[in-house]
Amino acid sequence: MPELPEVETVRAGLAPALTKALIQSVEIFDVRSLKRHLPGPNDFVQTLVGARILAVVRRGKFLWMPLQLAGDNNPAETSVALVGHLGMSGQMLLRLPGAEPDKCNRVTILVQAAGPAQLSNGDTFSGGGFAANELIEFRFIDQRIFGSLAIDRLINTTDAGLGGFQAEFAPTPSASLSDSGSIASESHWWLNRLPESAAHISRDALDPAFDVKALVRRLAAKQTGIKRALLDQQLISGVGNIYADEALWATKLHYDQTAATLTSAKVKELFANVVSILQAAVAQGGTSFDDQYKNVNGESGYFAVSLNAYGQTGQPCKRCATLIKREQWANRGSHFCPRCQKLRP
DNA sequence: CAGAGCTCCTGAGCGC
DNA sequence: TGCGCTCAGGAGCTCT
Repeated sequence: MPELPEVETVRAGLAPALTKALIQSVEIFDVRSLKRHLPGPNDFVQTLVGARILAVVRRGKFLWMPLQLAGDNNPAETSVALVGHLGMSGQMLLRLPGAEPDKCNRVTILVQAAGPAQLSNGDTFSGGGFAANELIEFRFIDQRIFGSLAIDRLINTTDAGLGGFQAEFAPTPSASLSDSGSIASESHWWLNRLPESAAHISRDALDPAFDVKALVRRLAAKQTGIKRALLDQQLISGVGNIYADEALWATKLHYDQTAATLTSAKVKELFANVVSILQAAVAQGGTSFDDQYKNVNGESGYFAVSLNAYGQTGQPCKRCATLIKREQWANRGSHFCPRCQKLRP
C-alpha cells in the first residue's frame, strides 16, 4: 500500500526517464482508472498525445507531471499536469516496448525519452538508463482500481512556497518560503503550483516548509483518535496505515488516544518520529508488504524488515516483549503493543 | 462544522 | 483440482 516513501521511490525512478520526454501515444485498457478525469477517456488521450512532460513532482501520496501540450507556446498560462494517485495497489512501471505484459495494466503511455541533458542545478541528466530518443512504455498498473490518472489544472500554492517535491529543486531545511518561491521562473513556471485536485492536501511530513506549530495547534482542537488524525491528509500528508502504526509505536501512543489530550511536546515527538521513519523508509526504497508495491523497475523495497508494529501481530514487542496485537479499527487494521501503547485519560 | 462511517474494487490466499 | 469466502485500505462522499 503506497505511502509517501513508496510514492517518492516511484517519483525518483520516473523523473530521469520522463523529464522532457515526448508523449507518443496512450492506450487505455480500463476506463475506471480515469474516473478522476471528468472529461472522459477520449479527452485524456487527445490532450496527452504530443505533450511534453516537464518534471515529475510529489506532495504526500500525490504525484504529478507538469505538461507542455502539443502546439502550446504558453504552457505557464495553460498550466496543466498529468496527476497520478496509486491508491491501494497502484504501480507505475517503465518498460521497453515489446516487454512482457503486466497483470492489471490499466493504462500505457508511450513516450520518447529526451535522453541525457543538463539539469538546471548543473547536474548531468542521466536519462534514467534510457538513451536519447529511446521509446519507453510508462505503464499504470492497478489491481484494485482505487488509484487513478487524470489531467488537472495547476494552481498557485496559497503560501507561495513550492507545490511539491522535485529533487533538483529541493530547498534546504533552512530556506524560507520566499527563498523557495524565488526559484520559480518562466522556464520553471510549475514550481509554486499544485494540482487543483490536491490543493486541499497539507504539505507532507518531509516538506521543509511543513508548519509544525500549526499541526500542534490543530491537533489540540481535534476530538478524534490520534491515528485518524495522522491519516487525515489535510492535517499532515504522506502517512498511511503502515507508517501511522510505526510512528504511534515509536511514540508509545494508543491509536485511539484523543488528539486533543496530547501535550505539544508529545505532538512534536510524534512528528519527529513520523519524519525519521519516513526518511528511513525512503532510504530503503519503501516497504513491500503484500507484493502490491514495486518501484519503476518492478522491484520490491526493503523497509519491511524494519517494521516494529505493522504486520507484527503475535510477535514480541521489540521494547518490552509483550505480543503485538492487531485490532479492527475504522474498516482496517491497527497494530500496537498493548503494554507500551496504553490508552490514557 | 466536525467526526464517524460507508463505498469504491479485485486478485491472492486459504479452507473444505 | 476447484470453488467460494475473506482480506487488504486511500480518500472522497454521505450521513449524523
